[in-house]
Amino acid sequence: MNARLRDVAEHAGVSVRTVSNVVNGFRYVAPDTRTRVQASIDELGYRPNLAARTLRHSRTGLIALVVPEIDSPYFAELAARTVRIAQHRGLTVLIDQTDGDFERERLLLHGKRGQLVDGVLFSPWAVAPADLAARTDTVPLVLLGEHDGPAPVDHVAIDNVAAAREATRHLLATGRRRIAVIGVQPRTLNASARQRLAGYRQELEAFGLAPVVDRERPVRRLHRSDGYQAMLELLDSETPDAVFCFTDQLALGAMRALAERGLSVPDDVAIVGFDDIEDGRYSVPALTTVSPDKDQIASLALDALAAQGKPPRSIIAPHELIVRATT
Amino acid sequence: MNARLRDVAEHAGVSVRTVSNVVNGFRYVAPDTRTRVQASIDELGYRPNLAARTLRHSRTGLIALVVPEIDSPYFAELAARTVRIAQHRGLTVLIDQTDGDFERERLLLHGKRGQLVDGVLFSPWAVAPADLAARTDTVPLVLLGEHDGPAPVDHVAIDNVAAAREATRHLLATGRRRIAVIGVQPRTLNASARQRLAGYRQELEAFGLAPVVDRERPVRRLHRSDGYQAMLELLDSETPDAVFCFTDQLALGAMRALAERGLSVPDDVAIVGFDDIEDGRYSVPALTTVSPDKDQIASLALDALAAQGKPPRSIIAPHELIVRATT
DNA sequence: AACGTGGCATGCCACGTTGCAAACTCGACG
DNA sequence: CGTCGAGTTTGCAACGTGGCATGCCACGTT
Repeated sequence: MNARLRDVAEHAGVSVRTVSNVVNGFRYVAPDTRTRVQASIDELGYRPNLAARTLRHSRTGLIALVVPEIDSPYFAELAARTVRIAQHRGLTVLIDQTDGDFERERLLLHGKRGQLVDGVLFSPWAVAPADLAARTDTVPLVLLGEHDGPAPVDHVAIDNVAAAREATRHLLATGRRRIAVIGVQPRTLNASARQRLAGYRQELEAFGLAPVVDRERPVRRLHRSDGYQAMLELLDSETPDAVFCFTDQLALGAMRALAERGLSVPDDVAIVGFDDIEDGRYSVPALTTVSPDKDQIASLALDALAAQGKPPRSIIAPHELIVRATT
Repeated sequence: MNARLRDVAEHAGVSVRTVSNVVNGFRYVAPDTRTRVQASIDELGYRPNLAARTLRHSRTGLIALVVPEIDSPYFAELAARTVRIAQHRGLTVLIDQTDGDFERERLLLHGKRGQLVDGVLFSPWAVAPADLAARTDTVPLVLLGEHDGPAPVDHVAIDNVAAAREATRHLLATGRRRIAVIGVQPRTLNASARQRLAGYRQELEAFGLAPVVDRERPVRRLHRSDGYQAMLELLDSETPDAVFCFTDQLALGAMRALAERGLSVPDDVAIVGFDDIEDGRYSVPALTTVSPDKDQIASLALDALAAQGKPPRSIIAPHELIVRATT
């Protein structure tokens, strides 16, 4: 067992309270008392017991980051930034991975984490606004990423419709006309995908083009393999001259399919991705993509957690289209 | 404030202890008492206070995973597996990110986490065995990855020397003779890099080739940009016919440099990486690599944490060479 | 009628910490 | 010389939980 305040107190010949005062830097402690107590602390290797502190303060300094999969590059990069910024603010991040499983998401929403965390940053995959509204847990919650419908919680996201329009506009501006998309979600649940699709359609229509159903390819998940598969299917019907992929991972998978079929990017087919993950910067050719400001997202989300109690807000983080070599 | 055992007790008209018995599934609780208490629990939305439980049991169910950067794909994939396996075992993982900073690593080793975690999985970058030996903290610790010198802690790693020899042997077997490496660490600290270099040299010598100093390229970190840079430098002196990169990220950076210089992989230059990250499976061409069994690493490390108290062991996880299209 | 037994419920306490308020010391001031 | 107050130290209680031991009751046995 580790040394407790009491052990230190006995060792230094003072009261428990005085040791506590030293540990917490209380002002009115005589210099030599402080020195003596500190010596005992060092000698006994005393470390404050965080459980006891937490019990006293009902505050843990922990926040949970809930994501479908931490090894998906977008979430990994977001997690890295969240952890870093949280560290600066004296918070520690605990990772919960749902694998996109509805039941696991629901459990976490409804307080599986108990009093363990001071707040939850939640990147939903399967749960719907209705599930959020039914929440009884009182731990502050901030949603990461798009969601629609009126959910009574803060959420931080970029403007997906605008971003998708910019991506599509860029493809149109470079002369492409047969523009496909990869990343439509079969279930209507994923709001980000829906908004990106909406933006794409809006921009096509604004340009005077009618959407072609066959060019809007669904995927099950957002992995490279899904993009690869969808691209192959797309090529089987008609070869588009551009593909707007709803994530960079899908785009990288699609590019591999194109390479295997001997098609050149961007000469035969232009590609735009979404997320600006590190891999896209080093792919050959380098990927044009919509870049959400991940530092801002993490930072704004932590702000929102800290500011809870106020009426829920929708917070828009900045994004930008980064043109590289695939368009 | 959330409901406490006492609130539930009052609401149900029983003692606090009885509620506790219900919550913990104690045998001797009358069925209708149990029902009544459960109803009160549901109505009040009672959740056990983990801090209090922890204080009582001196066990948190948390373990820390300490890595240089969580968004480096290898660590992201390792973290994903660790989190998943830990969940199965009733543990929650908390991520600490050191950015490879010596001071941050030292702090974590010496108990910054206090009594918050039941164990630490530590993937060191900057700290040396001596720092480990000087550790006073009593929280169980398991090192992930190579380290040499006698450190009095468990560690889990693959056989880096053997793996590097296999990679080199494979390149030799495909007829390559001017084999360079990228990933040597300028400081002698990183043991993995040192062992991979040793394996490479051993295999060359066993084949009757003398190592060429100029072909052993150092890097500062293990990012794509480092591999890119190192490859460019390598091309400025002499074009090797193969490069063994100490991580897949370095390899992907190197491949980008080769593409820019108009060199073909694998025709002009063969590439072998190390880590088997997802990106390498979808790069064009797909990357030949040494694949450490990450599930085994995570699983063995958690076993080792659970089994602490016994004399420290070196645990070897399996690996295999996966031949794809870059060789 | 006394006794034993098994089922069930409860009170007390400790886990390690800190807030609160009181108590004590000592020099300065009227 | 008494009083005041700043500086310093302390004891007590409480945060929410669960281990322990004990108490109580109904029922069956001797």
